[in-house]
Amino acid sequence: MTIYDISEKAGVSIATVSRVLNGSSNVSEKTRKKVLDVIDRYGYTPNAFARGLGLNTMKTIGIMCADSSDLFLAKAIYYIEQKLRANEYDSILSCTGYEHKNKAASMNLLLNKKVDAIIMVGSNFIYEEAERNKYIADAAAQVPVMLLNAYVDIANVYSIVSDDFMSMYEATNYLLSTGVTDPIYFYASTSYSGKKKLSGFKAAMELGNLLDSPDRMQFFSGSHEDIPAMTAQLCLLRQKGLAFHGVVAADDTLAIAAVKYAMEEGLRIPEDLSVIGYNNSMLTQCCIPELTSIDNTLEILCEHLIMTLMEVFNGKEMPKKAVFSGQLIKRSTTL
Amino acid sequence: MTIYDISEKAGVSIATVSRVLNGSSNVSEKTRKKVLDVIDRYGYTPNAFARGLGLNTMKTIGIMCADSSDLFLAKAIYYIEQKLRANEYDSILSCTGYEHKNKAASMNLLLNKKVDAIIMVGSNFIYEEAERNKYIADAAAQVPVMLLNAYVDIANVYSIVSDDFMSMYEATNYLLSTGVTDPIYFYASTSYSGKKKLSGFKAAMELGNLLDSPDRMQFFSGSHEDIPAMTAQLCLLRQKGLAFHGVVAADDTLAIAAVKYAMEEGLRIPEDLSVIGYNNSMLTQCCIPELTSIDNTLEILCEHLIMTLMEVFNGKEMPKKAVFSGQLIKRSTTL
DNA sequence: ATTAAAAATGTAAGCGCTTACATTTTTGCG
DNA sequence: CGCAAAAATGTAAGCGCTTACATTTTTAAT
Repeated sequence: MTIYDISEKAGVSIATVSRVLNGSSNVSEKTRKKVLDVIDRYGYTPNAFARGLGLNTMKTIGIMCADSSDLFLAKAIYYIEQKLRANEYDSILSCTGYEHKNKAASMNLLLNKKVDAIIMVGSNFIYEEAERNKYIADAAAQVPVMLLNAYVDIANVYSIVSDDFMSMYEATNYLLSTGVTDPIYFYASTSYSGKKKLSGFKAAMELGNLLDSPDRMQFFSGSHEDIPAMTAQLCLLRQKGLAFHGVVAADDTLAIAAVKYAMEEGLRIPEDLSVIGYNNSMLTQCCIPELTSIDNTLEILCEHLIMTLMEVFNGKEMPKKAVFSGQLIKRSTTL
Repeated sequence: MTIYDISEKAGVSIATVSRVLNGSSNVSEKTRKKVLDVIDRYGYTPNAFARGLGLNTMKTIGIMCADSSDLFLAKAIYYIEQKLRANEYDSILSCTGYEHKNKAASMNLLLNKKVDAIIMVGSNFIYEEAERNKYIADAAAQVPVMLLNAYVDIANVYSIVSDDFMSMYEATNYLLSTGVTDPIYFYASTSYSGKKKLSGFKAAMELGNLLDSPDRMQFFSGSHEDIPAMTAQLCLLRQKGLAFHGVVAADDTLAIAAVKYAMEEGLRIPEDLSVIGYNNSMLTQCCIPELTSIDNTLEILCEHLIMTLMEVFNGKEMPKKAVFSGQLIKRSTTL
């Protein structure tokens, strides 16, 4: 059933059918109804390819992320998909993995599908060395590129970020204010937002002259889901003689590992060990006591991201970067 | 840069260009190279819409799921996306939510985008009443429909399921074999696989004549992530006087709630309370002791699903239903 | 009633590709 | 070398839609 069939049955031209399909105002009420009736009776749906070919868009957005099953990224994707759909856009998903190799290739696949924009979820798409970010610039030359929780200064790329530096700074300060003087920072990512968080921690510690040992910044290099290994690393740290009564974690998963560490070592939380997580995920509810964490208002970020994108589509000039502050959710792993 | 530009610069016809692009064998090595060189130099990528219009496919699969941020569904989507990409297909994601309303509409949106198949992830797309599943039959009339962890007998729909009945039956039997005689079953979904699991539990209990009270089947009706509410429900159950020394949970999240319940009530695990979860997610690592759970070999299911789909595309006759058995992963919440 | 402007409708030319079919070139064998 | 078959290449007709432009119809002011 094509537009020709409909036009014939309705006794009008294909242009007229196309017009009622696209809600053009230049159609008399009478013919509009006539066409709609025919469509109704015979059940026509436009051919998306032909339409795409004519309009040069299929209202589809490419979403890139490292791992769609990561707790945080999955939530982000969920929100983004919702908001896109509300704006009548579909989303093509592409998971690139954490390895730094096939990002450009992934992006090209999306671009070849003629997506109208690309949304990069998470901060591990940005390289230190500017020239390696060329693939982003190349994409941005074709369609708007949106970054969630990452920033890079390239034309036609827009960033929506949470203020990770400030969040971590405040979280650390809060921990210090409860009397902890020797916390460690536990992190697993050195991406854009990873760096911001780390700086936040450092800034707070340096303020109090508390940063005595580089060991206080504990980097975990294992799998993002390997909680036992994370716990083991903390146990080892203690065995090596580093004393700490607080853990500031860059992710709730790492924080849960800290809670387990405490349980294994027989430490009371928060009396003997305070723990602060990040992302305020469901993991905060998984332990006793429940986890203090930082909520980065992800849904708001996503909402703003999509809103910005729609405005860009409308040709409106939009800020290249929007920063949203997070919120410390105090629960029971801190005093 | 279109195929015309390339053909002109290479001094051949557009048909020839198209042929080298599609790897047709009817091209001499010399001209193939010539065309490839030009493409290389000028950087041409085919227009996906025009291609789609000609071939009537864009190698895109629609994925439907209730909530892409659910731990289990997110993993499934991740695997599916991976395997699809390995087969040079892209995936369009559509999250429908758990409400039973706009599934058909969602499906039509995907169909209108001319996806080559639809994959429904999770079992809450199947209705009891056969006539409500008409929207699936309608879709299946157009493209193959794949169901992950659900089954319905409709032409052109293929099911890949884990043997939830047997898994739960064995899990329950195992629990009983450790000496627990009064477990409760804790569940939150009455979908296809939800029912299977419940039957598995019941079967094992009835075998031992242990199913004394309907209260032993505890349905949780709150949000899928509201662990505190789950915990509260168990506490309440105990206050109401129902004794239980084991919890068989239909999902790791519910199992975590049971672990928290034990901690709050001061019960030792597994001595005073045994807990078995389901899905073997990362949550099993989040508590101490670590959670005994059922692994439903999700990656294998997904692999098989995509394999089946590809065979269907190739016109091969495939079984309408493939069942994979799960595996009880014994950890420390059971004796 | 006349007529210019506005509204509705129709015509046809793309959009960039694939592919059946036609034509030309190459191959290999008598 | 001649010729038929095979291989390579070209021509052109779609695929189903949008839309600029042309044409017809309606509206409304004189």
